[in-house]
Amino acid sequence: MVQSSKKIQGVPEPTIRRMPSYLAFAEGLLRKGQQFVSSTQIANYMNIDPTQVTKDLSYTTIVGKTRVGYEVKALVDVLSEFLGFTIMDNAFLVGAGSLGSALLHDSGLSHFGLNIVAAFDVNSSTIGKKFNDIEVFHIDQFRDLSQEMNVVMGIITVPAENAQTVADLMVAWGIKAIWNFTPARIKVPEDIIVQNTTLYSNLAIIFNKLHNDRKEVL
Amino acid sequence: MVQSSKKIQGVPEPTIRRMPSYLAFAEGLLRKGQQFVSSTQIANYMNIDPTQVTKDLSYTTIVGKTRVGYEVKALVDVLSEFLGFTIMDNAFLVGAGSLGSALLHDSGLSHFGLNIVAAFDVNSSTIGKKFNDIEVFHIDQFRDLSQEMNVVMGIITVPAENAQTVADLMVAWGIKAIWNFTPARIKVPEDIIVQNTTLYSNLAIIFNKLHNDRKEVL
DNA sequence: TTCCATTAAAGAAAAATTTCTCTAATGATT
DNA sequence: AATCATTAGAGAAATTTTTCTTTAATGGAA
Repeated sequence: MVQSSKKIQGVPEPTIRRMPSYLAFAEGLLRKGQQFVSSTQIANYMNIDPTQVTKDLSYTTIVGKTRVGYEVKALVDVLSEFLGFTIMDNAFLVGAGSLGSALLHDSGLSHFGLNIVAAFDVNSSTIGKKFNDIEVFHIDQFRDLSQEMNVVMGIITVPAENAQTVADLMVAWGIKAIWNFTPARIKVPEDIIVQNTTLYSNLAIIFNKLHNDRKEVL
Repeated sequence: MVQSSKKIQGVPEPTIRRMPSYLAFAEGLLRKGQQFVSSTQIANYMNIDPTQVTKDLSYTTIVGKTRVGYEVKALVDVLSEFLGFTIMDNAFLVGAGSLGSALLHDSGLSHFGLNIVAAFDVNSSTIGKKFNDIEVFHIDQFRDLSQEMNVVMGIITVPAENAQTVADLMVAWGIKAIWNFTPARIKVPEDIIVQNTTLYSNLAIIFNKLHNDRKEVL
């Protein structure tokens, strides 16, 4: 079988997943005024192996000093830059329902390099409303607005059964990356980046552990 | 180094992550009236290897029929059950800010076995409000309400720097599992289940691919 | 009925990721 | 100044996860 999204020997995804936590930790230390942080200290905080930390950080440009560690300020800068949180990308969100409007409210996203410029829906009761200064338009206006604004990312927060339709629409109007919050798996051309984020998967993982513990206590 | 959360030879996490998508697919087929589905068909939908599907499903009780596949209805039932979506668990949410209130609005969660019974915050402007019929209390009332209600899960949606404080509080009042939406890593006793869900990690993965593509076009 | 194509399932092989081991460097202590 | 303890970093080993291979079963076509 042909692999659909071949990794071009990039940074391992688990590494990228850990980095925002390194960043959060470093930001905390910066606030506290700590100047240096060792890989051991970061590892303790993360509950992982110290060598994992140095390996992860070796993908960035930062270098640590023996017996001292990494400079906290530099770590914050390097990680923010590396994770793409310093570049602003414009995004459209489709599906201004419960989860969608939630994301619109989350001004945190704008601190991490994501600028949602408009939202779309088919539900007439939400169209015309504004969440956090982001207006909700009818999906039919998607085409016109795509051309006006420089939008690279599409966020899908519609019901799972409509995910593919929305994805097709996004691809048709030139979107480069899709952040899919539905459990549905969408089909798109090879060059489109897709990130599936299913909150319910995380829930399933918790339940699995929780309900297992109930059965076999050991 | 001692592994903090030793897996007791359970189901691989990547498997559990894929299952909600299998479920969504099966539910779609059920709506369309399809009776059987082959591992090949599921694999096509998921863009993964068919043997991955059979291996994943082998962790459940379902067995497929040669040359026919899995019964769709049974698949839906078995997966819902397996993922813990049929058992209702009560949860508290702490931090009714942008992301927190978003989750409160997401009635989807209740369809997946999670019942958020109350929310807490320190911000007086949100206290007393109701989102989706869930009331926001002052964090000081956490103790009293924990005892009244049978709450097994705590959801943390406060700013990263307050995550540990909230986690300590949850542990103190008998919560079994914590769903942590902050990039901060919290320290809890061994027997407490922690699931970290950092939206910004997913964002970082997209940016990584997106910005890399901009540089090295190949 | 007989054969064929398709399928689930089990086990082996490969790939990816994490952990372990070792080395060199250097700030702190004596 | 000399020694020691701690650290980053590189590479090897182990583990985990995915993919490949093989086998057995069986519904449908000839």
